[in-house]
Amino acid sequence: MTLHVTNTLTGDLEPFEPQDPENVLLYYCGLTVSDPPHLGHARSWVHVDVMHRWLEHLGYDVRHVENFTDVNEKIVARVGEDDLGDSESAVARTYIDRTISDMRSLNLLRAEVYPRVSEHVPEIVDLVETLVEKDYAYESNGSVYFDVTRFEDYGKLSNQDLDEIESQGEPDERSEKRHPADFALWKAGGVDPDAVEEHRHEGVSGDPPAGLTWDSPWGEGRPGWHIECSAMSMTHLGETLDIHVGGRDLVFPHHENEIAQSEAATDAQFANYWLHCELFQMDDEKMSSSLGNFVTVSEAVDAWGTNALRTFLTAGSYNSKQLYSDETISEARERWDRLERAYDAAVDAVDSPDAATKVADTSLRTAVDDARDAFEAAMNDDFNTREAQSALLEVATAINRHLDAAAADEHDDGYDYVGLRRAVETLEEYGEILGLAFDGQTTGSAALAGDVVELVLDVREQERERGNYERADELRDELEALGVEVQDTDDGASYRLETDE
RNA sequence: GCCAAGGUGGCAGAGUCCGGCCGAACGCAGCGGCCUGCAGAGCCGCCCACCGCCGGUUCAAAUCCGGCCCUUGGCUCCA
Repeated sequence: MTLHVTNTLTGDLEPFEPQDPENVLLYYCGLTVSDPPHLGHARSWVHVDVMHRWLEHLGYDVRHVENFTDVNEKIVARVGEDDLGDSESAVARTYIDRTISDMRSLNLLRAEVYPRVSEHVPEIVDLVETLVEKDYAYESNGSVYFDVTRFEDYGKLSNQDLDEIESQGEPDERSEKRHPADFALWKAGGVDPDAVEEHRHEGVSGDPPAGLTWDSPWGEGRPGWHIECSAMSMTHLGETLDIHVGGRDLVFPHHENEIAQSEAATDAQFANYWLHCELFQMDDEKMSSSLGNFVTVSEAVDAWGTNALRTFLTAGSYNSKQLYSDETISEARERWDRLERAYDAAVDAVDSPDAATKVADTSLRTAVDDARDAFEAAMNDDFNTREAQSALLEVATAINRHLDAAAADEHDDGYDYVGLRRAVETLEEYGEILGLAFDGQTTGSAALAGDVVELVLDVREQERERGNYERADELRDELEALGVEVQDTDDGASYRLETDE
């Protein structure tokens, strides 16, 4: 059973074979740091993170590069706003810091490098020069454009026909271009003040700042939008990537242009596998920075906790659209809660004196083995995280069943130590692939503030013994209000803290 | 207009590449039962889908082919 992935370039599900059988070169088209990251970004990050984890699980060394676009008129448009910073690079810096801290809160594996455009201008200039030398690009009024008609395969990713493509870029560029579809590799001068003005938020006054510029063989200017990814990925990962991941909304023109400029420059395939993350759907429109209908990552983490949020973000395949709504997110939380409760119960049972190595529950053990197989198969099938989740939930069901049967005292020989251990390990091991952490302090006895809760539960237990249920229920409600979920069982009350993290 | 993806139960969402095991997974919601002082959690059982529409291929189609309708994304910044 080998990993298969859907390649946008071919439209097919293909067996995954990296160039080097031991290494995977993974590039993720990162974000433009002009707004706080939102859940849509988080969805892509988490899916890329799961890919990264799964590839490592399969034994590959993953060289994962993820860029920050820190040169952009939208960033310039934020200068002076609130306390974001007083220059393009300061604003970018603020948002990069914020982004990295959001990434941490989502339990993402670190990429090997997070390159920035501003630090790769020499590489960009080199690349543009190469394209000019090879006659794939031409200079016009100090700007340089890529000549799409020179690149035979133009449109191969997005299936575009040159004649159908409308003009790209800002209006004033258009007269400088030979073909409407030609795109800027290098833009003369500073940021276009109109473009900056267009992106400024209401209430921000003053003259638009200048933004950064760099020297080049064509004079002072700024890099075009698409060239950065080519330059950065080639700098850090070489001419041919194994996997290039990005949002579906970037297929055209961004990724198409990346292919054109990269392959024209190197005569080598730019990326062997193009994977595209689908977008969030909210009430008939996508979630995006430009539409302003987004939930920021930090709000979401605060509201739902990392585990529930990751359960939500992996509740669909990376390449299918996902509905964002209060219902869908709380359903995900239910799933996570179910997993966690089963995990906690299994851990408690394994640690209890009633667990015995001589007890063997075959149905528990086969259910766990089946779930393991199902998880592996799901992940190998184009990173099908939803199926993977359901495999984990099958483990939860198997645990609960076994616990129930054992408690039913029909055969009072106790818990299947080996089977439960296996179940616990499975949840930990595969949960980790999805970035779900069961090691929280939410379990019974040893929990944070646990002693106090235990004390209250002791008091409550005494009230119950006296038949004073009203008071007992009050205590339970009060604990509930504090985020402590109480569960009465045959062995006394247990609890879990509802706040994740 | 052009390109791309998709339309599966009350919701959500797998399955469609390799047709039969799919009268359709997992979860949520709903119903009944067990357990419980009650509640929650859990367990057992059940209800709800002829898989957008029409036609075709086949012994057999949610899965293949053709047409149509609709939705979403892209063609302007965007994960």
